[in-house]
Amino acid sequence: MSVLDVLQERGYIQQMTHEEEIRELLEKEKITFYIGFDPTADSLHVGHFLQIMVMSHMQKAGHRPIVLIGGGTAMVGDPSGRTDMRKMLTKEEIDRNAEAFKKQMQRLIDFSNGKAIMANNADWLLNLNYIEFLRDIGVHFSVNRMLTAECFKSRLERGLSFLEFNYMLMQAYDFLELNRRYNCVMQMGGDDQWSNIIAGIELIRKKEGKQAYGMTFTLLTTSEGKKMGKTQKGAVWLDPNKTSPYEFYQYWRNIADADVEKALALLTFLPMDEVRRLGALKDKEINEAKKILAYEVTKLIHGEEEAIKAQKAAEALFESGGDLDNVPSVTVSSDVLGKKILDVLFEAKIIPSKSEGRRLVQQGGLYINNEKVESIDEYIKDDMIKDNSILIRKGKKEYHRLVIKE
RNA sequence: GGAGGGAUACCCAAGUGGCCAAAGGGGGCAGACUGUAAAUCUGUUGGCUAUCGCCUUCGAUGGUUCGAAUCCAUCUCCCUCCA
Repeated sequence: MSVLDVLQERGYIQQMTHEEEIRELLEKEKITFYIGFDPTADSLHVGHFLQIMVMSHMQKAGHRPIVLIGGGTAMVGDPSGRTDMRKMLTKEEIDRNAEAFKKQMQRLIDFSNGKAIMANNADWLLNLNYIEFLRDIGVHFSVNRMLTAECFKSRLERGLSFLEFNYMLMQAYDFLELNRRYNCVMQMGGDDQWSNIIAGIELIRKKEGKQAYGMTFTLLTTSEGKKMGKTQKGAVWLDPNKTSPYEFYQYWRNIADADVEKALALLTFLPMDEVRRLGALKDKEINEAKKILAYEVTKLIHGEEEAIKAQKAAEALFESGGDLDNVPSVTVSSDVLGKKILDVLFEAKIIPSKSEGRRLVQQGGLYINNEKVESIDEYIKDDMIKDNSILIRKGKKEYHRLVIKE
């Protein structure tokens, strides 16, 4: 079974430029391909995870991934946001973010001995000469054609700055540059990148007279059409300091029934037979599939040890077995005894304000050691402390363990 | 450069001198139901105190007024049309 079959079967692929040629190419040769990443945050999130999985599948089949960091493009900034202009990043920030990306990717991508390459388009974009660029690259682009591209159509109604319009040229140029430097012949990306990918392929054909290929992935969306990996609190991050392994595990544990199979196929390496079996489980049974999903995905991102911890914590809290040691905890000072519960929770940042805490209690949503807190005036009492800690439950499934400092 | 329109809470959006901490919807949170799911229903949704109440918030600054999201002036940003 070729990589392409694997990618297709698991549902990664949205569209390809030349299906038959790509199939042949991937089977006969070891190619170099690239995926671009914007270094605008200091961590990757679940949306990127899908792309990393694809790179991993490809690398396992012997192909060479290039992770292209958009350091040059990020330095231009992107004013497309309505209110807040995306802030322009300094070189130091970009480098730091790129380094963080690499660290997170290393669990799934092997960068040793040139098996994968990390490149930064700042290396060639920043020193471009405007006139030369217009003459060398600009001539090959027809504005008429660009305007018919799907990605610009909607923007024509909402407004499109010249700067944004140029992203297509820059991205096409990236592909050309990577083709020249590393013989990179394929670009992959989210489906929103389709037009830009095509532009790069055309540019390579015109400049180098060579054929290049493109492939886009399905957007990682839920059955409700929302982006998977987005919560009300923001993105689900791969960085354990931004989204703890426990929270990460819980995100997948709580996924909608309809999304289980898709997530298993795209975000784990479980064999497809197993994926289909798990996805077909009904009613309560599907919880088993969710546990496996949560465990597997957490393992891929945070390692086996963290995945086991997260799972144990979940069991302790929701299935009343095992110990509570692995439940995420907050350390509080030893003088909490006799203080108002709400004050303590506020200081521990478990509730954002005391008004919200009062509301929570009044609505019957706050529990200490699984006993409902009845009054907003309750104090921390001796018998609430067990094993030097207090178990707080906020709502149905948000748990915190207050560990008292010795 | 000229003409016009706009900026309201997490988002959309009403409000055009006191009854406005600000309608409605979405989202969020909590409760019921459940399977740590979905759907549904109910409550809630600036902060501080919880008892009356107090404080901060309607792009920014200043002004008019007993009283301003609402009126006036200046400024900033966004959009549309014309050049």
